[in-house]
Amino acid sequence: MGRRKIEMKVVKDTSCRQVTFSKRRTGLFKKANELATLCGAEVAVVVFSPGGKPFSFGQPNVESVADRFLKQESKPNRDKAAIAAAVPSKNKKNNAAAAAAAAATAEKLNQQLNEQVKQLQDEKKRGEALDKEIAAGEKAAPIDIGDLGFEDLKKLKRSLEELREKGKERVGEIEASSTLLMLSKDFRG
Amino acid sequence: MGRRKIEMKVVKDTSCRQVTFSKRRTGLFKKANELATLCGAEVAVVVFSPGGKPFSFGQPNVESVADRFLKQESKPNRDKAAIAAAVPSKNKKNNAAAAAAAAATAEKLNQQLNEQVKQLQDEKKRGEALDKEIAAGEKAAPIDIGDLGFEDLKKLKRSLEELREKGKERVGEIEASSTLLMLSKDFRG
DNA sequence: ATCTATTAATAAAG
DNA sequence: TCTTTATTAATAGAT
Repeated sequence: MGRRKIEMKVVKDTSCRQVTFSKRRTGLFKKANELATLCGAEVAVVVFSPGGKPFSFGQPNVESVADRFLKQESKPNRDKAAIAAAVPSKNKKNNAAAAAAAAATAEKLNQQLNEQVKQLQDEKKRGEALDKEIAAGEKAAPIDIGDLGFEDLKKLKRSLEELREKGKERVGEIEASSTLLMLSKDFRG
Repeated sequence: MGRRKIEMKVVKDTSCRQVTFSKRRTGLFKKANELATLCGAEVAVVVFSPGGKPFSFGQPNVESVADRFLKQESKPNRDKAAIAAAVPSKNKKNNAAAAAAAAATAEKLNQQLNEQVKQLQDEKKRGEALDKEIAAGEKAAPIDIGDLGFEDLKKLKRSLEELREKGKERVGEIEASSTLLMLSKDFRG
């Protein structure tokens, strides 16, 4: 959205890159503020410039939002354990109370399964995006260290780090799906 | 930037607000990604919807950026110091031993990089294979447990377990690639 | 830092 | 929720 369309890759010229960083950081924080204002959402944005200088925006503040997010990261395993404990095994004699609990759990499981299926349906798109990044990585990948610039290495490194994270998320989702399905099998089976 | 200019205050209508939240969250993450890509910046964005659901974007990932910010770390300086210590500087008088060691290390790194590049070139194919399996999983994925037969569940469970294993392998490879590239970055940087 | 030609985001509607 | 479209908003390049 300027005089020209620009390629989505690292801006080579240092001066231009700094100008772009400054403009876009401002724009990003403005967008974050608008999202928080219009929707009553909590938002935290942290940016480190290429030079390593920190910038942040937070509504109501970075720390509270970051803490809330970081804390709930360990929650999924707890959920899995809770579900495993709640679902009656085929080998147990179920009394009336257990049956009631099972019915309630089935409903929860169903809802969660629906969510998991949605996430799975997003996998293909995400996978395609991943492939594009991989293709980009291949293109940038040098065979000889001697031919490699520092920027090239940083770029490749960043794309691999991103791949790693995406891959982890992906495995996490698949594991969650498997777990839920195994549980549902126990419940019905 | 729509059919009308909107006031910058909380959108009253719940339905509209949710739509706005969804669109602008997407836009915010896109902007964050562009900033990271164009400028080589590290970026983390965390958003909690009005309903309390968490969404996040991170380059390279939310946790590292958040931790770095919360600790006010200065990673680049640390890296530079470590690199400066490890790599023979032009300004230093390099003795023969140091030069030989550097050459040997360069050769090892070069070999490793070559292997990693090969593996990367295999990623795309493997990704496509995974996507196909995921697509198959989507097709088989049930929405309502009540509508599912036991055989269907077993089948789905098997395909998900298979996916999980494949996914784990993939993450392992990606992690190995990242590690080696980080090493190569340190060596040259 | 300011300007403006263009592109990009998105509000409203379907 | 997805798509389309009219409009506003962001910004790339220039000054």
